[in-house]
Amino acid sequence: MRLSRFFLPILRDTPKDAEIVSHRLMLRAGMIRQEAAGIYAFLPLGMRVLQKVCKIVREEQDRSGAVEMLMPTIQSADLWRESGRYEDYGKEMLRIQDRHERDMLYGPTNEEMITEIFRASVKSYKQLPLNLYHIQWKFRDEVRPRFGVYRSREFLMKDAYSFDIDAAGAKHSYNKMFVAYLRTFARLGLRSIPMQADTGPIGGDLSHEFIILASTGESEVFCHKDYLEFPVPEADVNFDDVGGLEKLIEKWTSLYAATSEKHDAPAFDKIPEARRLSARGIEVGHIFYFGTKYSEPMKATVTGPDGTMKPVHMGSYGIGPTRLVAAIVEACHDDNGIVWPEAVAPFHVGLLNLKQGDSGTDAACEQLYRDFAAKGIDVLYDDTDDRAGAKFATVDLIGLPWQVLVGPKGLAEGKVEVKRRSTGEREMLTPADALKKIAG
RNA sequence: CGGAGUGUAGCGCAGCCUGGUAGCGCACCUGCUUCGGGAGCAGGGGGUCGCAGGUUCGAAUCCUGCCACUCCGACCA
Repeated sequence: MRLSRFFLPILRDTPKDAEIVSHRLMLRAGMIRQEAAGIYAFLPLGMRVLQKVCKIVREEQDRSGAVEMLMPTIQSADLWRESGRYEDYGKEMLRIQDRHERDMLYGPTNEEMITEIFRASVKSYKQLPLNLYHIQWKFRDEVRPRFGVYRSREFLMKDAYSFDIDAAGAKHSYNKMFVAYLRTFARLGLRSIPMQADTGPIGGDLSHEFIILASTGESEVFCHKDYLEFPVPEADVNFDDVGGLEKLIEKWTSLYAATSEKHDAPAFDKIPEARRLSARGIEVGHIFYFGTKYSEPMKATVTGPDGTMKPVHMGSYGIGPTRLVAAIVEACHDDNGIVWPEAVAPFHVGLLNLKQGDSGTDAACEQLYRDFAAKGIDVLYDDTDDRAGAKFATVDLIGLPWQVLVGPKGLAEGKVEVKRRSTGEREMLTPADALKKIAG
């Protein structure tokens, strides 16, 4: 992509409403624009990151055996009257009426709808287990949206819903998602730590929040340092191995880990002091087993092996991709801007023509641009008339993992400069070597 | 929903108290000079001053109402 033909509205000044670093940087980098309180447009740079996040989320959901679908944003109020939540949900639910004055709502979540879809078609235990997921926009009319897309009213959400014949099956479904989440966040370049979470009125201990560590995170977290070194399950993990998965989850839940709300100071103090980690974190995922809370009132039953009808055991599993983009920025930035993990970077490399209009640099850039494209590398080619300094500042701000700086100075010796955004490391290489280093 | 604020050019702000031709910096356009870490000079474009009433010869400025947005708290992926 040539920057001259892209849409990258960089802001030099920080908008005053942006309080936290991810909000500031996302606005400055031209990733998002606020359209109303808690409602944001994703501009091209932001959309690229969002799509990469979704792609990884999707791949790991698929790997675990979940099946993608898409439910609508607008739902009928009748569905929510069945579960009793239409009255309970409160003002966070955006209620609307269509032209026939039928009560509708913009979905804040989808348990009711997925249960309706399930019960319409699934009648036998033989069709279980089943895990259906979708990635869709949701709306929760928060009293006070803030922090940009980190806590917005409209947000993208991956929701998976599992269906099993009994609690034991549901536990295995839960474990699958647990592993999928560990892998998802690791692939996004983040270290996530599963922490015991509140299960609300349902009770039980089957709920975990996945927290990533970031110095600017909003909640205080306490855990055993060993979590930072636990190996993340490999891509070839066998999701059908019930016992194997159970052991994995046991290990990942064996040590102390809690957010401040659930913090148990005496338990934390039992950890050897050198292994205690007290830090700040951001919640990026939440998994939950809720049994028959919806299947009973909504009559989502299947026939079991013994011929009797049983309500299915369900769980739901959320990841907020839009929040995740902000969380990644919180975790990955420095004074000059964003430092994208390679897996989600909007472009892999920024190619800077330091003297646009100079025949030598123009030709070298055009050649490199073609060479990167031929290797399938996403490159943003800054072919604008801006001065070198402005280009440096911009490419640092938008955080592309690699920078290739092409100027007359280097070219005089047949070299271009390759800079790694994350470390600041630079080296002078021939264009061919630069290509090899970055594209492999 | 309680408390506190702010609305003036794309962004950041001054002007308002004490009414009198709407300003500054950045960004944008033109030209010249520059050109490896957000250039300099000169010229230029862009505003129903959040909206609606009211007071006044005259309102960005004073009064009333409304709307939007932000911050603190409670709530939350």
